Amino acid sequence: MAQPTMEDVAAHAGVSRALVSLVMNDSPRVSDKSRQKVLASASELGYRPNLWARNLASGQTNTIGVMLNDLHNPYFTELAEGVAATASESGMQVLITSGWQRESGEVAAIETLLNLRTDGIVLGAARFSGEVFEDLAHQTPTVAVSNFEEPDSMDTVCNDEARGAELVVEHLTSLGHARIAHIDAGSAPGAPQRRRAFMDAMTEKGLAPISYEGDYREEAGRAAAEKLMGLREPPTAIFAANDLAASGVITHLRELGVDVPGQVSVVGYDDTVLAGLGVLALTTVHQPRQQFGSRATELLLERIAGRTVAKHEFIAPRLIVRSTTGPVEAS
Amino acid sequence: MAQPTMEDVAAHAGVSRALVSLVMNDSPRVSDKSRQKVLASASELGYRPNLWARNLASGQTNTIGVMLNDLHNPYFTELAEGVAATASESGMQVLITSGWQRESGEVAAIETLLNLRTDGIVLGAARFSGEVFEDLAHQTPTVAVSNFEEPDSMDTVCNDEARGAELVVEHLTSLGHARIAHIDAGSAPGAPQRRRAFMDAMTEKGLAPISYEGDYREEAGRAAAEKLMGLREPPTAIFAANDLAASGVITHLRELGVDVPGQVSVVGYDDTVLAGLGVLALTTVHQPRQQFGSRATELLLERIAGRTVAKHEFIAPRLIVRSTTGPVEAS
DNA sequence: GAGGTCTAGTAGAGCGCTCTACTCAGTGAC
DNA sequence: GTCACTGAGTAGAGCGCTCTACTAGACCTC
Repeated sequence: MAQPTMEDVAAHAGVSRALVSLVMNDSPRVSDKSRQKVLASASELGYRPNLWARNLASGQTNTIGVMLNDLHNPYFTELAEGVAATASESGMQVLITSGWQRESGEVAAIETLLNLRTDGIVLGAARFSGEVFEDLAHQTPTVAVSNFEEPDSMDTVCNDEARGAELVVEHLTSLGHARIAHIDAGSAPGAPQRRRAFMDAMTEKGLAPISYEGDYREEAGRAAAEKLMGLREPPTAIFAANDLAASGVITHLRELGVDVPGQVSVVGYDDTVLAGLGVLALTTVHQPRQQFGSRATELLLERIAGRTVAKHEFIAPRLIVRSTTGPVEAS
Repeated sequence: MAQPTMEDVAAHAGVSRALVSLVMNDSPRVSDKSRQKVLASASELGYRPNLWARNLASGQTNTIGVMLNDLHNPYFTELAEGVAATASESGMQVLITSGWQRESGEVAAIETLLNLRTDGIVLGAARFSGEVFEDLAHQTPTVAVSNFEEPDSMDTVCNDEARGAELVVEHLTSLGHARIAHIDAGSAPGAPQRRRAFMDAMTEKGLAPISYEGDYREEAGRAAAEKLMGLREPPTAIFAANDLAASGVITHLRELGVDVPGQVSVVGYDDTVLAGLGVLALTTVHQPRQQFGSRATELLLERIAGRTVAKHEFIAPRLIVRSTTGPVEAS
């Protein structure tokens, strides 16, 4: 089924191809009569503009590309939603590609976006090395949502990890907790910053921080809880690396018959769907993921408009108190 | 930064543009010497092919579009993963758009894909009416992953809802349960089929089915559990509309002090991340979502290759037994 | 009524590629 | 030596659009 072209529409309406183009682009230089005539012909023939031709001819795509590390992770998809919302306000299209958690996939996904000549790229926490990255940023306007160092060549938007950890420590100490343990996620994205902030916040309160290395998975929370509860003086509160790890902690505590939050308080991080679930009702740190996406897009639009100096922004998280934290046990 | 074109590469390598094109497309008609020379020039200039121009000229895009109703829902993203995997095996690109849960968004997303002239479209359970749909399918090869009726104009891949409900009933009756309640999701996608299959399976076993209308949210599970447990003869097993509703059921049962699975068994549907969580450990029906995506893509490739007769396939689900089901209480 | 301005529309080059049809050596058969 | 054939490369039209530069006529102005 050969699709009708602008030429066909023009012939059918008895006008020039250029006029059809003007109509399609909502130019004010067309009389109402011609406009109606052209639109009628277009819909009669079932014409739809060919974006490939349009973008080739105009040299601009009005499209921004989003590269997401992992589509499974709601973090990324909410981010994409923020991008889409802000982009569509400016009349931009959004095209999403994903690396499907493989580094080669990410590189391929980025290549595709570059070959498509999208006006700019939003990176959702990519995992490949800084070099590939820098290289990318020199080729097209780029904004990364992640906790990288702060490269000159691209903008970054990220969670204010320090503030998040502070909120947790403030909340727990105000409930009387002093022996607070943090399960960190080693060198995973965001984890080092979070640990450091936790350490600092604790020290500032005159408390001795307990830190235990884990990762972002449920199993890690379980294992850490086992270790921590085996200590001579087990913590009265556990601040997990993320919600998933927190759920592992809670599972283990329940198995041990330890009451949460009666005997031990637990805090997560991220505020994913899990946290809100009735069975968990987890106190956690909410990251405004959509806002990350929309702010990143605003920065990207600025870049596209010509800004060249890099900006690095932090967005403040919020503590969501649910039912896994409570006053320290009177004993 | 004006990007180099094929022309530039040709000039730099001292050959014709056509030869560069042949090299870029891995044609065997090029001598090794020329190939090396061209590739060297290309990488030196940082050349990258312009997809818009290429696709315009070649008249084919080697791209398949995926329209997902909702990027938040892991169901859809896993589906997309299946599509991506199968597509890349055939050297096809995948472009994802989403309707962000709004019908207008879906229409816009589909328009974009059509304007991009993707070779075909995979629909992830779109919500708009059959008409828009049929229309779409007449314009480009289309495969839908969902529980629609079975239109002539497009292929469909869907979960074998009947089999899923059967598996649940078999599992529960084999544990001795007879008073089994199903919380259905009204007229939501898949729900009517699931209810009917449940009814049939129960009747076939000579049991009286209990059905209660709810929806796919946690709150609905909670409310339904409250009602069901208030019956003169409460069920000994509850088959929820999905995992989320099942989690609501379990939350309420725990609040009531009802032991799961000691007193009441609970089964979910979907096998989302939730189900595998330690705090829930839900027995549920696994839908092979990735397989949906890859099978849909295979069908789409067949369509693109010229098949015109519609195919409608069902994919069998699997029961995953975890810790929320057990033998009926001896009483 | 000559000259200027505005409006509505057109002609046609060109965006960066692909692809068909062609050329031009070199090779081998007879 | 002629002819057919092959392998390597080129010329140039064309994909469906945009956009600049132009034109033709309507309308003013003095």
